[in-house]
Amino acid sequence: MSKAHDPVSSRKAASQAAGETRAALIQAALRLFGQKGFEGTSTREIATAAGANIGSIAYHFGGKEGLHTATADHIVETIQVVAAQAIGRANAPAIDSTDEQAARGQLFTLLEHMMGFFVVRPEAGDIARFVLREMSQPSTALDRIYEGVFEPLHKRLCLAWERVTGQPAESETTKLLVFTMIGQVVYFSIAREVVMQRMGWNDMGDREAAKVLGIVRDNLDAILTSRKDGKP
Amino acid sequence: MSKAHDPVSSRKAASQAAGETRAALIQAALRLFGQKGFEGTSTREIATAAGANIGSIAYHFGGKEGLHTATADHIVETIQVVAAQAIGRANAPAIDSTDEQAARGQLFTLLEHMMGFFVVRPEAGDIARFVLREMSQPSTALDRIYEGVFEPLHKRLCLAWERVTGQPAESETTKLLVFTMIGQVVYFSIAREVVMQRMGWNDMGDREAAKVLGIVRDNLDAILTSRKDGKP
DNA sequence: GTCTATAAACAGATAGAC
DNA sequence: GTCTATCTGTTTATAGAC
Repeated sequence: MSKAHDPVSSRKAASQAAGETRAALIQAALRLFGQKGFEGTSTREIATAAGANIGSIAYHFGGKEGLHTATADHIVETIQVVAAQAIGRANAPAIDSTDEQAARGQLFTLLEHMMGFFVVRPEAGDIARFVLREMSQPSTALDRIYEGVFEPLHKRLCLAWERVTGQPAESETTKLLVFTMIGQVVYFSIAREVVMQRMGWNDMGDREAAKVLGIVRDNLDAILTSRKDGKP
Repeated sequence: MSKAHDPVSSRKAASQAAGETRAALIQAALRLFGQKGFEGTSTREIATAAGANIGSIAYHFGGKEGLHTATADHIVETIQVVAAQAIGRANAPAIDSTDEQAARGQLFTLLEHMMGFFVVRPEAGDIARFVLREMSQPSTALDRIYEGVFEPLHKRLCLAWERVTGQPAESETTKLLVFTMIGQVVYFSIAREVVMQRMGWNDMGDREAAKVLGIVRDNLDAILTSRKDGKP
């Protein structure tokens, strides 16, 4: 048995399938880079956490830096998939009701999905921490995430905002308002531990997330209403 | 006077005054820890940036970890001074007008000072980045900052909130609402680079800060109004 | 593809001269 | 108080066995 040069059939039972080690390394890197930072994490640590060896990082990514950018690309892909679903659902009811009412529902749905993503998905916390660290120290990894995730998502939200308030999507005011909405949501992801301590919460599960979402949703409603009536 | 063991009078001209090296080290550590993280920064780097040598870190702080906690303490002291001034000014007009109107002005003033601190003070960006990094990786440094700055400031804001809306300061809703206000402000400090890129700004000076403050202030106004009238 | 051994660079801590 | 030299451990990267 066992052709020596067939990588799949000749693999011994203990070996992982093609790409599995690669994926495990990215997963471990995402978590550790997020928790301890790029320089704060050693390749040995990542390899151990991924159940692989140190050499595999050089083999799959060329080195530590290659693993870093590969992790950034993985984040972009992950969020693009989630965002596409969220936008798809947010757009769904827009076919029936055409105007401001539907657009407001769209904003609420997008907000809800953002909030849900940061709480429910186990990867989300790691992603938020990773991106956050990149922000303090501009890198090529951040550029990829900005172009792949940040800018398109922000533009999408600005567009929905325009449909509610009538204010042009690319106006300074609209762009800043959308940032304040994003800021509210991501803050609970960033300052998770501090918030939990102050609130007396033991963890941040569905119940807590729902409570936060309710508050942010009410805020959005109040801001939209004031922008609609007070300053058309 | 002038005993050989008087550390002040016997100091030669080229030497720095007492505590000057110490202060320079803390200042450099604050910036570098914020930018590159604790593990990402070497003691040699800090010493060079401070115009000192590596040995001085061991002498003044016992080691790298000692410098870390000393930096956290410096942050607590800095913010406590600034916060005391801000609260002092916010309280000033409260003597004349007794009720909700004055309390609302107090909240606005506190918000304005927070925003101003994050933009005007050169240290503020470094402080925000430092604290942010600590948040992702709970440490004793974060505990000091939480107890010395975070909790007292949050409680103070909740109290002001109660005076405007009537909702109890320590209720779940009030505490979360205050977090959403803080989140809006700090987000512009955290995501500074990303915001500037999206806004097409070259830097974040007084003009830009005023624009952001105006938006956040309007948001606060809209939220307070909705909480006052809609849900008493 | 996976894993080990090793090399070259760099980390923080320390002892002691000045 | 300041600065240099040095010790010890750890880092990433690499070459090569399997």
